[in-house]
Amino acid sequence: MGLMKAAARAPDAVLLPTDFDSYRRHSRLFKAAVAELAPVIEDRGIDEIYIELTDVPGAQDAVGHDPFGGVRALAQEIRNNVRRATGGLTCSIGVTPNKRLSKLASELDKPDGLTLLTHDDIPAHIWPLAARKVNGIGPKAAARLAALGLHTIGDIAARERGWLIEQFGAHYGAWLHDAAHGIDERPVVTESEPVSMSRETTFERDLHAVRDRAELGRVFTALCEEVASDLQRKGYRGRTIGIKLRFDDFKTVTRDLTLDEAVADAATIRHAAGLCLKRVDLSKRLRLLGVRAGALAKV
DNA sequence: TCTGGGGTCCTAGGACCC
DNA sequence: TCTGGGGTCCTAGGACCC
Repeated sequence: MGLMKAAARAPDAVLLPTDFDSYRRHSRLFKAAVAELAPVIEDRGIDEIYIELTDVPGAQDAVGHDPFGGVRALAQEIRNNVRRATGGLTCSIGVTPNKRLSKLASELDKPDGLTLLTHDDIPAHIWPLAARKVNGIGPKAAARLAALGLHTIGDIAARERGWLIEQFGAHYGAWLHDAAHGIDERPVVTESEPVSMSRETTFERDLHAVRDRAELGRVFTALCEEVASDLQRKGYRGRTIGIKLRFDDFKTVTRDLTLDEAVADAATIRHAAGLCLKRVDLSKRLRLLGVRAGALAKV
């Protein structure tokens, strides 16, 4: 249940503020604890990773009658290490032949679980799941699938590849087919270059471009400074500077501008972002303002 | 999920070039 | 000036993810 809905239903509940520094600190502890045992890790955000276990010593060993005893013990060890390093945080692990199946498997036994799946387990354990569970099938795709009578992953798997391509296009159709059959050749990617860096803020009350001009201007400049300092701290410059606005009706627009050369200083970013802002109709009140640097180049 | 912040990737049209 | 094919870049929006 979403927080706001919960708060509405439980008026006496105490809502604690978010503590993002603490989350980040625990995120680092969690990843470091995993890395001690299995160093090949793909970062998927603050609380999620893919781990390549193939070459970890012992992962391929059978234990007694259990052909997967070795990897099972290893996953258990990882969970123990995370709990110890983070002062008690649990985690769920899915051990499977690929990333998509692992993601699905990790959710089968949610808090504090361990699920092992082979390709042969797909019909019994994956196909009954709602299509929406697949990473890459969001609310829109799920609704389109449902309109075609496809509700579970198995429903998708039962359709022919060609039919899915007819309905969803060459790219997404083929992807749906592969995903439903547990086919996923993506490697675990341990390093990647950032594509963009951005800062955005939602106002406590919707602001008007004219009436709240001074406040908007201050926030706008501050966001540009934050983007600039993020770029500088991480050693990047951006050649495309953009803005994002969300109006009181939740309609969101973006504008961007590609410069002749990549930049990282707040004044230049502010100037480019200002030019972007001039291209937007500002008659509606604003609830969000963001600044973004893209087309990044390493300094 | 009535909605915070930070991302990635895809699509599509238009400009511009050969 | 028009026709035609093909490529890249820029811009805007949208879907999706944690």
